[in-house]
Amino acid sequence: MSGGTGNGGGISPSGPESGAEGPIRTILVDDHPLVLEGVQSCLDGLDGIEIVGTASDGAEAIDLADRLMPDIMLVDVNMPGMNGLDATEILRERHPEMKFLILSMHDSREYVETALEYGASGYVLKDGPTAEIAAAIRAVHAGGVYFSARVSHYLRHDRTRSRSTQTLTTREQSVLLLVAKGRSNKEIARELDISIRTVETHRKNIKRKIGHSSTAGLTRYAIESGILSL
Amino acid sequence: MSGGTGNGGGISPSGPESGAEGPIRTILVDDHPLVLEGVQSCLDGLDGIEIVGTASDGAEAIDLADRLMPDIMLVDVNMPGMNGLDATEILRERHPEMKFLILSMHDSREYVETALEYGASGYVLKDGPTAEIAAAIRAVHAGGVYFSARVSHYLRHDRTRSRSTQTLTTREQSVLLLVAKGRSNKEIARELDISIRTVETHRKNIKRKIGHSSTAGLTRYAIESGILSL
DNA sequence: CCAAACATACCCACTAATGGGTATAAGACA
DNA sequence: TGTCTTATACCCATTAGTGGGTATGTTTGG
Repeated sequence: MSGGTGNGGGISPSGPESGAEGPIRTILVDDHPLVLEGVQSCLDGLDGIEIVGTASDGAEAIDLADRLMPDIMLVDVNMPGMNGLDATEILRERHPEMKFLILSMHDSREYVETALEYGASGYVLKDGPTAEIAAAIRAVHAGGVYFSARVSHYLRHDRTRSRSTQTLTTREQSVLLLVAKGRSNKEIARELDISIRTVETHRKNIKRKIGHSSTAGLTRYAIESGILSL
Repeated sequence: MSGGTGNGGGISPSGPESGAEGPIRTILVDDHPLVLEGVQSCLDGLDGIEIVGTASDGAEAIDLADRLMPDIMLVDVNMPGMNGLDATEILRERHPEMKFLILSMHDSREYVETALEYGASGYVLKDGPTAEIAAAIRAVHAGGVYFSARVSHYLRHDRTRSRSTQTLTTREQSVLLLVAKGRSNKEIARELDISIRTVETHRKNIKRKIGHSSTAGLTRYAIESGILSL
């Protein structure tokens, strides 16, 4: 997948090269050290892109972005503590000129749509070619949007659609993922640092939205919707 | 997590340093270019470990390993085409001196146990500190085993369990299908005209054979093995 | 005949999960 | 201000499921 502007891969309107005086200052946010290493390795030495910092959760990302004022934040979604989307939303309000690119392994509609709703200008899958990340950074920096090919078809829908009752919230998706992984409510509560009663309530809310309450049904839904990959 | 021998992190019995004449020749197998980059970046320049090749699926891994005869294969599990475990099993039979280390984002018991059954000598989680990978490679090369802390507690089970007990009987498959469809044990008993106690016993037997007892795990297995199609 | 596999079924003790609700706090928006 | 959404948390009653076992009957193959 060659990726890049107009090449079937990403969606990225060609626009004027804006702010091309210096490198694109980029902050990486991911709780997986391997991914941080991988991205840094890919972007090292590339003309025009400079990694100015890395963070491993949302709160750290916010601190760093406030201080360093990057052009682009390359943000993972699921992280312990504050997740990437919440951090995106907060930073987007504080710094409207800052651009946010989601780097995720999740290719489901829900993840993509939620990212859009939180103000991301792009969504790149982790399992794509490494060159795609640079292309996405450049496209978003140039004022465009960038979506990996495998998720770009989700964009046929009206992008201003409000969160429908069928869309699981970020938290609900987190709970659903752990359910589908076989965790008990008790374990989920411990992992997310909430009460087991809260887990049960999230399950009820999930049931209301997708119609399944059995663990088998939830598991199937998680797989079907891409929240969990086999 | 400093990782390494006996440091609470991994489990790795100290043994004699075997074959220490040259670097530990390692092949990386992962369909995520970012992960390959990240691992290579971590291991580059490290004394004693040499990456001699990379592959992005099981078949490619087998070709490469047959040609290059590495000491260690660092293998992801879920990949398109032939998965990492099947490749591990095949290579382990062909080259008994070769060691296999699973690099995975999955921290569930099922994944760890299955990896053991396929002959892996270690299991490292992708979200751990990058230094852990080198530690794991060294431990396994030295004749030991290495498991990331978060999965090491799964090792209480008998590791010599053979895969031949894995085949489900017809009845067990019937029960499994209905479990995966979301039926309660009571409903399954009614549908199959048996006692609920019998259903429970079948579930126990299924658990013994495939290692899952949670409904989510059973559901996933049913989908993976084709008993239920989405 | 004996052993193994399979299907069936039971006991016990305990934990887990579901369905019916209720409630509060915070944030966003009209 | 009022409403909606989200996240959190609780109560109650009940059913469901798990892990430790034990056992019997039937069939098949050596």
